[in-house]
Amino acid sequence: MADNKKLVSEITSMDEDFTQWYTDVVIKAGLISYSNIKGCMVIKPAGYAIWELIQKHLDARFKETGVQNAYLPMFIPESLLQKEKDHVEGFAPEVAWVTHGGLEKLNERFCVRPTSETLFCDYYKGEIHSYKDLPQVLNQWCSVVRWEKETRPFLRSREFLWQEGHTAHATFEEAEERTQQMLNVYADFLENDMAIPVIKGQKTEKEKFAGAEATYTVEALMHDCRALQSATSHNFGDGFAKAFEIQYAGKDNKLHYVFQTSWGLTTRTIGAMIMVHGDNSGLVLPPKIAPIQITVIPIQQKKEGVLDKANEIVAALKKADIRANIDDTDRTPGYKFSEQEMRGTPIRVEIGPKDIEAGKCVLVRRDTREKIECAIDDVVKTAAELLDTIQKDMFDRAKKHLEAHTYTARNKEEFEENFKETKGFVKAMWCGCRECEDKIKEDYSVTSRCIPFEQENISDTCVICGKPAKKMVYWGRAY
RNA sequence: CGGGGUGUGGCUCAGCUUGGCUAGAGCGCCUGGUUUGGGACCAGGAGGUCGCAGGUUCGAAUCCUGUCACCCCGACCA
Repeated sequence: MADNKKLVSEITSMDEDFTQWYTDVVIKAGLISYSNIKGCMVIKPAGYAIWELIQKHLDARFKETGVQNAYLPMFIPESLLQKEKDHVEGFAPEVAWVTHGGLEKLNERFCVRPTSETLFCDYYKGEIHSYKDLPQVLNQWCSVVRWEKETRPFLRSREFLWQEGHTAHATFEEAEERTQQMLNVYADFLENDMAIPVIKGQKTEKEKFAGAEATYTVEALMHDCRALQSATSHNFGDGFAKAFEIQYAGKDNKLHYVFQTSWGLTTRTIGAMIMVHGDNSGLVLPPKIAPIQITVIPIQQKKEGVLDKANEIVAALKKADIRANIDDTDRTPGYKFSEQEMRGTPIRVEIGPKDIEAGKCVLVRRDTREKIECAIDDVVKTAAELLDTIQKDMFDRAKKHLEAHTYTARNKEEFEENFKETKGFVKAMWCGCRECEDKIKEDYSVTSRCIPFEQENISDTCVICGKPAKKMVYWGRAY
């Protein structure tokens, strides 16, 4: 951050209290409002517009890989949830139950979906009969409910928005391919659109999804050096198919179980974006995800011609498919600057009588606060290029931060030292046993984030027990 | 679910210890005017059954009992 000076007193400095900073930004940027139900928030227009752009970009990528959207019910009968043992054990403690319909008590209670594996399984069971019915590649955009005890806007709410993809395939290999394919879609989206660099890898047995055979994840590092799981993709093997009896007749005229996957990304990503890019003046939005990319702020707007010129610039920007608006409210310019910065709008254009006389205007980058003078005639071209530059610079800065806070531990001493002295990801060798993983959590309150696909051989032995190492693991403190 | 804390105009809070006149402040909001290149200023105005329910008392925002909600720190989670 070129200039981390705090310009707005209503936002707590992130160095002082990162948690409070986050809450202040979420509120002051107008993304949400608290509701009367703990853990359920009103996503305001500024916040929802971000989600709509996330949906737009992600959905386009999904469709390119053959995904179709569908919608399944929000209620799951208890008997259906019970069918897969690991799955129900994983989710039962945090589901909300519907026990009454109107004044009548229901014979069987329904839970509000915490995730829809069971519903998709039930649907696929009726839909899949032959190898010709495969693969099934569906996705739904919806909200789910998990009755969390401790809640925070976007990061952990009781109801949250997400997409959940659910697929069924003829072979394990095909399912595995889809699982990895979707993980790559997420990584591509997060890095190129959200400007959030991620580590791709596999979850350990301890951390994997309830009912999954393998869970893949993309892990990001926040500004306060805590990790955030940003999307996951699961390969279920034929476990769910066996529990739900989803079988098809193959070309060999025999019955086979299907192989399934699921994959999801939630509104939590908005929280990640805030904590990766934000600064002490508020939100900093990557241009591709910014609902408003440019705000034009007229100076001395009551002077003849100022508003006209400002509106002309907005119209020209819009014509070039740039999401632009004007702030012609009756506020002082200083107020508008702060407002635009809190909301994270990537560029603002300042235009006043002096500029108009000289045929110029001033472009100010949100991410660096750099001011660029520009001829009014060139504003569209300059702004369009600048948006690309900002998008790229934001990713590069986040990447540098990730690299600067990724450490290597060759033995127990270095591992301890890293979690005492520094914060971030620590790469270390692991024997693969649950005991060492549990001990690390107990002693250092960090968890395994993932077993990265890009393995390195740091040493030959596990940093905890000293036995031969199987894998290199990223460790960190997670949200 | 364990530990700590808070409920008073839209927001942040003061008042409560030691009960007493008409419950205050700052910000925000509305009106009018002057302003406008980093959160402007002046004048006027609206807005509160003090979380809820009981109790004590001549009298309760204040004391007592109960209850609900929210926040923070842990354990759990996208």
